[in-house]
Amino acid sequence: MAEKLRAVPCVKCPMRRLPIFKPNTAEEIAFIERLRIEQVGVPAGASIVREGQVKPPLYSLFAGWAFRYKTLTDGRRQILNFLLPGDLIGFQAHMLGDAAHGVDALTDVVLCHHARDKIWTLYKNYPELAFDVTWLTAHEEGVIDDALVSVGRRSALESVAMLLIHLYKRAHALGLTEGNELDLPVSQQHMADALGLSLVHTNKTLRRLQKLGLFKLDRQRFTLLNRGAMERLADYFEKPLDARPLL
Amino acid sequence: MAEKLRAVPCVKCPMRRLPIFKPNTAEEIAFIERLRIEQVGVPAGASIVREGQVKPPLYSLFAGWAFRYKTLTDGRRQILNFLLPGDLIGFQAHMLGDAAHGVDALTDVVLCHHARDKIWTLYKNYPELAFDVTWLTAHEEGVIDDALVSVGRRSALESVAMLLIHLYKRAHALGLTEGNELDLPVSQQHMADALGLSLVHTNKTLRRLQKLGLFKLDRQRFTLLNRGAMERLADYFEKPLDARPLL
DNA sequence: TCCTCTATTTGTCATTTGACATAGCGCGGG
DNA sequence: CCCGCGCTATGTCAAATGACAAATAGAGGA
Repeated sequence: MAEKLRAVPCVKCPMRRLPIFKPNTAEEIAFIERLRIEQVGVPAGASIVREGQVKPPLYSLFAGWAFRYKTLTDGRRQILNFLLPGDLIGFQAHMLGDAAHGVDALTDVVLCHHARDKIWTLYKNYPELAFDVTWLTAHEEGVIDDALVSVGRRSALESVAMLLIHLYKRAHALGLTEGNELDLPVSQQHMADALGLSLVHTNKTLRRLQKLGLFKLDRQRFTLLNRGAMERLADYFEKPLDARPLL
Repeated sequence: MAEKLRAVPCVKCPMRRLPIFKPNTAEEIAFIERLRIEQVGVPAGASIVREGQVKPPLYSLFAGWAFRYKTLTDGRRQILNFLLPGDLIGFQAHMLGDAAHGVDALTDVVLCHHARDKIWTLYKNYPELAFDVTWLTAHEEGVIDDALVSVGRRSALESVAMLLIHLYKRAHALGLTEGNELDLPVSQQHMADALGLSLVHTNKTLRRLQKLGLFKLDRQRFTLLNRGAMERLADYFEKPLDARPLL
């Protein structure tokens, strides 16, 4: 299910050119290059890390979309968050032992597979990078905090608006938008599972928002029509994202 | 609102004797001692960190209970999680700039106030401790993941069971239980805000669970009566907690 | 092209949860 | 000792959301 690829050298990593990512020194980049074992491709829909997998590999997402989730034994699924290029996969599990959550690919995906046993070297010899790892972990926690507020305290209408504006902003920072449009590889079932709603109610809520003229969503093509109204409805006003580290 | 205290030396920290905490070398403990500026007391109900506070102080919780929360502009509040002794406060904010969430004391609380500007020294000279900070951040993220599953996909009955068994286990690991009893300084309003439920519905759900004989809760005194049933209802079976780092 | 499969859409009805009103209870202050 | 206040408890009704059923619409394969 996973396919080895010819890897792009880290120095030439196109993501590093995006202003959203913090620059690294040449030496740091050289270390990151050594940290990486290989690049692998995973097709849309496939599993990247399974729930409960022991000592899962360490990845960072190079291209494509994925999501983290947990399921209850009777099958109910909660999507914890969506992963976009630059996000780490499996670090939480690396720290704690095994994977408390699963990760699936939403689109075809390219991963940088990192050497678990070099992480300790990273902490010992590259404190700046160690700091970056903590930063990313803390940042991820902040994203989930927001998700928890949505699921717990926002109405369905507000949650859906929140999710869409949030994904739009993240994708925009990565240069994945064209004008106010975006390819959103997220089905209504995924949105429902991320928001703790039923599929049907999610659908009806999406239609209601579109009837209000806030956005258009047709065959995974998302067009943001009234950003201000979206932000007000979601009660979500974020300062422009800070530059974030990239491993 | 915050009162300076005569500090307990870290080497004599009573928490370090608990098996739940990972031992540290003498040198590490000495550094942690230097990291700490002072111990401060905060009374029950007071604010420890305000939402949006810029560069909030760095604390670890030495004694008492607290909680993290976010509010929407119209006042709806979501409690993100509860904090018990050994938990860090304000690290996420330290990494990201300012506090995305507030922290309030549930009981009278004692905090170790750490020097923000020595964190970098920690990363540079004590990679093991840096690793520990990341571990704690990742662990916290895992706790919130679980909360998100509750709020999103569990029924009110299941969520309440989950919250109570979860707090019971954490308190137990810290030696805060007596037999199967525990002082639970959490009002029904707090539970409601943690679970995304209304106060009234939380109350009714609590009564229902008690009628089922799962536990007793009277004036903040919680007695666990049927642990197996609680775990099954909550669909929550956790391996005994791993030893965790202590700063 | 037709067929099949999956995702989306819509309607109807059931259930869960929330809102409001009100009462009881226990604790601390005068 | 009484009073006031915050937390808990309970009943009734309303609103939000879920469950089920069924139709439609695209997407990809034979």
